[in-house]
Amino acid sequence: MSEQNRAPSSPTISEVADAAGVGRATVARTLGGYGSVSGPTRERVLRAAKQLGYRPNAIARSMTTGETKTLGVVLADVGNPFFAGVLKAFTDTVHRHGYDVLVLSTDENLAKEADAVGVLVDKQVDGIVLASAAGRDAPPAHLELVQSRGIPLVLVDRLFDGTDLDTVVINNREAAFEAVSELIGNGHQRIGFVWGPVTVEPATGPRQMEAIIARSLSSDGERLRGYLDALDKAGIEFDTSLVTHVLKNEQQATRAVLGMLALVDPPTAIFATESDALVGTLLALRQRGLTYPDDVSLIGFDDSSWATVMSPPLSMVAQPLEQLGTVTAECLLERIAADTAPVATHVLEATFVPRASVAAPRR
Amino acid sequence: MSEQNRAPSSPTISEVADAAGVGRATVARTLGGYGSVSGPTRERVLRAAKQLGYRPNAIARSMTTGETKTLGVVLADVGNPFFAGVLKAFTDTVHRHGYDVLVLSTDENLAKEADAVGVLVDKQVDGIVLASAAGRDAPPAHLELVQSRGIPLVLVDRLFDGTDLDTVVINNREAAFEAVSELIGNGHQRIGFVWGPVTVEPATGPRQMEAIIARSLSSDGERLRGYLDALDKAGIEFDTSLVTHVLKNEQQATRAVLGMLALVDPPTAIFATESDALVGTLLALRQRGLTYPDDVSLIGFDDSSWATVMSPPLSMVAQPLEQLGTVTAECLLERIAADTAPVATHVLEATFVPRASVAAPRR
DNA sequence: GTGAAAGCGCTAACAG
DNA sequence: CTGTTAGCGCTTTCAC
Repeated sequence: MSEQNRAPSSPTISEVADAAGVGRATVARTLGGYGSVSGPTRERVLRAAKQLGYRPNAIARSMTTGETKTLGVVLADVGNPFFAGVLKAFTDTVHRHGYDVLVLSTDENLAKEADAVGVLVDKQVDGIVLASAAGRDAPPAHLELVQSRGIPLVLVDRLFDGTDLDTVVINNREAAFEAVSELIGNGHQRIGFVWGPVTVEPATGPRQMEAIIARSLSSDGERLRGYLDALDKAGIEFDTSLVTHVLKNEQQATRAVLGMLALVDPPTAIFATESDALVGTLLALRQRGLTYPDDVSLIGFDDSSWATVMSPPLSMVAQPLEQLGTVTAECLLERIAADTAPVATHVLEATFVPRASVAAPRR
Repeated sequence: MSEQNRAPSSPTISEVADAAGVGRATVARTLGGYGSVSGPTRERVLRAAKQLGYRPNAIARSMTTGETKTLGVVLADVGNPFFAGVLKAFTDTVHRHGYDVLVLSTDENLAKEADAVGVLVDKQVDGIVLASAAGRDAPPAHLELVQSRGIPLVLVDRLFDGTDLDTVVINNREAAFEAVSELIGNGHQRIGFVWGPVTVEPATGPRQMEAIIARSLSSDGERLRGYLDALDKAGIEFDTSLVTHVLKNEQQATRAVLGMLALVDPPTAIFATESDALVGTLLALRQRGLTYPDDVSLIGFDDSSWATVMSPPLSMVAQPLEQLGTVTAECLLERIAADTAPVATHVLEATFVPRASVAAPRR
């Protein structure tokens, strides 16, 4: 009541020192819990600090220590369940080690990504996690900025060819292979692949496909490779018209699938490599009055609880979101603690979750 | 090649000044784009800066300016699609104004929330957004910490009674009223409410219910009020056994719904107030071999694309996630720019999306 | 065991 | 128009 118009600024270490009748250094020692301070002095300092509601200014501390206890995460979109899930596990893990995280979204835009990395460098973060929007054969220039500043960096979800960076990914190729093989094992020969790497000039054969893959996100490319592997192993001929290369949103997926379904020899099964692709595919089926698995068998990527309540439940490839987050965190923390470990690529395992969206083709 | 062992440290403003043969201040002026600098000098500074790859140290800048250009967001769980969606819109908006965001999760734990807020205060963020885990009648102590430091604060999704804080919420009560009325309008009298406020002693009547609501999250309480309103308006008697008060996860929702379904007079319709509650409900129906809307009508909360591809598609209450994020951002930015606007509570509108999960009750 | 003092990199006020 | 100077709040030698 008598404190009206209290200055909205925090007490500094000097004020605490004055209040306790000691020097700044003594306060720092007491509160920092290092060096040695006599019992009574200690008491007085503690009391004065509590009294004033003292809280150390982390910015000032960073200024002298050179560490911010802040990590940066750069990803496509926090709103995407995949990234949101990875981020959750990541933040939880690093938080236990005293770090907080600055999250920046790029919307898969390389310029925004460069900006984001720049901001993190400027803000002196102690480490950076990046899910880059750049093609696997084109590690972007901002990586060098980070390295030249000696900031620990871990790549997640998407790797680069020919660079020497800590990376955490999943076995996309094998996972896709398994899923598509499941379809083939059920007798399917015409299998649609929804969401290959985005490109304006679709390949006419597996050979050109490799060129496209080299330029694309590693996650996209690897899933496509797995698809190609499975086809190849079964001796099924590759057909470009069964692979979409459109912009990644539901509407585009729906359009693309509608296109496939209109082919003279339409797919009897579809492998959707991401959540939105799957939704777009389901929408296309509905639009055509088709059901799964009767008319078309379905396997999706990125399992989530709704796949479970669909009727019939959807067979899915499940990515270990939580593990991706924790392994990335551990990898980065280790690199921060001691830059000694050899650079490594951690490949986590996706798991195929069979449910009821796959059956033998109609005819 | 000759740069092996390059020092992993950033050039400072002094180094640029030396390289350009001018004083530090001139460099600051040139790069900061304030004050005035002569053409040629400007040139030299710019060249030197680019040459050395100079980047201003944001920590040092914050030290003198007192602003960090960083905002803090404290919410239950980044992995939750609701919060992830709000966060995305929020970060996008503030980013356009030069701010980055530190994201902390509380898992609905008040102690973690206090920690999180403390960290943000210590890190000198320029503003804070909080979706508090505290009951609406019990604004937590850390709010005062924030205010005593003069840090702009905006509450989101959950409000407090009797405090004077900027707040952004949706019209939960009206939205729930509308949804439940829809059910009643279709002839339902026994309507289950999945996920009321968590409590160990369920109310035996509407009166005690009010006491429970006063202690709970405002979002939970308001939705329950809307349900009660609708029942009341239709003259339907309240039945405690149709309202769950369990921990918020799928399994608990399933168990609770299974319990309701086993009543002598089971519900013919269910209103699920959150995404996981809905999934849990669907799982319970399946377990009992029941279908919707034939056996039980369904309305969920938090619309998302999968509700669209369910068969039949689910009727849902859609929250304006994006708007929640942007309005929260604008509100906070305004408060930061000028602390003049009167404190306000922004109530955004949820919209009922009718699809095909509601029908008349069986008998 | 304790205080004084230097310095982190930057901005801003003040001379020149 | 430009250089010098004084801090921001903290940690960290270094004497006492």
